[in-house]
Amino acid sequence: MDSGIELRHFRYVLAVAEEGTFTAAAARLGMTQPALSRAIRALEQVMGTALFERGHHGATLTEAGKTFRDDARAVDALARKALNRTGQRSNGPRHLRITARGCDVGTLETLVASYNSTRGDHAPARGAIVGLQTRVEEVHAGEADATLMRSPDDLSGLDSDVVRTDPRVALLPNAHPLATRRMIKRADLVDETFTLWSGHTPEQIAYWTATDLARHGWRPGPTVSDAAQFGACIRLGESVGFIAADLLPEMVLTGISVVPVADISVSELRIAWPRSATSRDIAHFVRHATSTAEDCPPLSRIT
Amino acid sequence: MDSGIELRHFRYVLAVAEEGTFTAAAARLGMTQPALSRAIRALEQVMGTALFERGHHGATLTEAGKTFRDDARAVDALARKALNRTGQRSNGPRHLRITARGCDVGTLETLVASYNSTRGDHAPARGAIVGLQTRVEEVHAGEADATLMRSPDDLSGLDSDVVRTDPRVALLPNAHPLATRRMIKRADLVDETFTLWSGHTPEQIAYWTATDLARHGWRPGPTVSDAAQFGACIRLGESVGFIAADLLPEMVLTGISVVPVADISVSELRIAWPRSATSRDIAHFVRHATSTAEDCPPLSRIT
DNA sequence: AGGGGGGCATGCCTTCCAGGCCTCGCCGCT
DNA sequence: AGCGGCGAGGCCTGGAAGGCATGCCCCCCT
Repeated sequence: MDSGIELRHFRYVLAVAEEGTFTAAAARLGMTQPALSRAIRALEQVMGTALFERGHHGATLTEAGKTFRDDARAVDALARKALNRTGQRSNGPRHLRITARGCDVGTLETLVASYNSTRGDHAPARGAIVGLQTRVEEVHAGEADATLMRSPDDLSGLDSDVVRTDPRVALLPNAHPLATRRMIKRADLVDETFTLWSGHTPEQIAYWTATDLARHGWRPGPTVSDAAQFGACIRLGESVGFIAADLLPEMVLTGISVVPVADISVSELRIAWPRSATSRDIAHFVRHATSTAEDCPPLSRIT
Repeated sequence: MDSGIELRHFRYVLAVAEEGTFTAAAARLGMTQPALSRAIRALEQVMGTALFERGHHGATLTEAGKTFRDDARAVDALARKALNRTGQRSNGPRHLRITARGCDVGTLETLVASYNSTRGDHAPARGAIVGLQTRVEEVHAGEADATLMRSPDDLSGLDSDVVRTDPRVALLPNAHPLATRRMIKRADLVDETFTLWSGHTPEQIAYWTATDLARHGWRPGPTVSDAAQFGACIRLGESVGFIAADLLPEMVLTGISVVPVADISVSELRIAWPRSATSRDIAHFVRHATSTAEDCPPLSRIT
């Protein structure tokens, strides 16, 4: 008797029973509340019995629901056992390979850790940090499932969502005339040399500032890919750098002044994944990222 | 860890294990062999282990497969128990409501019985004969899930498939001049009166014969809906009747001669169901009907 | 007392995947 | 050598599952 009921439904009941509300259960399951509601309704329909008493402060099991929950637990456990016993070799829990570039390590770590610690029946799929200097090409090549990156990187062929936005600040040698200003404007910088953060191009500077600094004599300096080098170049080269504020805590700022730029675009931290990605796991991770990252440590937030 | 594996997969493995071949298992499951093959492949993929050894004479379980089969049995049994224990009230096994009109009872019974006896994990859905004088309207009204009918009934709004074809024969009183012929032609009947079988109209006679007998003086007689009456009218009224050969065994043929008609269209026994029907159960029943009905008792087949 | 927020249900729309069909390749049997 | 049974692969479609937006209800909170 194929009633259309699948393992899924058993797990759904367990989640709702344990969470106490459909909404919370849905979140834990990595799905939306309406979808979950309907699935359980369908199950109840087939069984001809209500399993939950819906109140306005959540759902509680009916008598029938309680016995079903116990059965469901057994079914679920048994099914998992069956799958693991035979098959644990060759593919343990799959990993979502998360990479990053130009993102503070704190955010990344917190994000992955909170994802993994989610008591989630999703998370098939523990997140694993597999790189911090990832280039977009690696995502295309399938070496990573998702990557965190700062705005103007090449997103062609990728889908992406904004995880968080951080102010972009200017770094200046302490000796610089502007270093003591509490706030500067782009126009103040037209005569400067810039040290470019790894991966940044003159075009990106133009993009950020939404103006063509070069017209006014702007010229690029060296390009570095390391926070310490970045600081050193600025200090020694008497040049100016832009950086997203969240990266500041990871830098050595000796001899460097941080000055907010009033009219520069903010830096978007984006999570990107292959447009062809079919897996729902990635969608879950993205959702988690976008919905929780605001709570992640932006550390010294500059307003 | 939601691996995408569902109860379905467990049942599939059981079916293949028990049947010994994918093809047979697929039939039992009410699905096609390629679909089953793929489902099991996917399962093996997830588990990282082959469950079956594919030979050219079927599939046998590997060692891993054997332990998995045992687990699968347990999971399946437990799941069924969980669904039944709580929910057996209110909706026992649903019934496919099968009706018929102008079809010999033997065929119908055999069909439904063989469907029900199919050791099938489909058959959610035992067939039940709920009527033998069904009008198409009842199907439209949702009072029946499928119906067996003879060709020229109104099929608008229904999907249908041919279950079987039977020769259409002429019934004549023994005293009729043509009664001793071994075979007649439509043209021989242009001067006769016809007794119409229930539901038949003069237009249908024309349809069957693909000619306009009325032009030649043909005229309809009484219309009856009962096999015994049909026979009586023919005997007493000195008229002629057409009927599908499979119905002969259900008639009292005393005083009546059965004569094949060389150039009349055959009678198609069709199974019809609402075009909007969404259920796969109906599809299964239809498939079963069309694939096995040839083996059902056409009883006295006239060639 | 009224407004806001948390919680479930409903309607509509999109997506994606299970399954259907057809075909092929392979083998073994006659 | 031909044929028939069986499994696999390609392609396509329908339907189910899920997402999103919204509605309703009740409780709480100020």
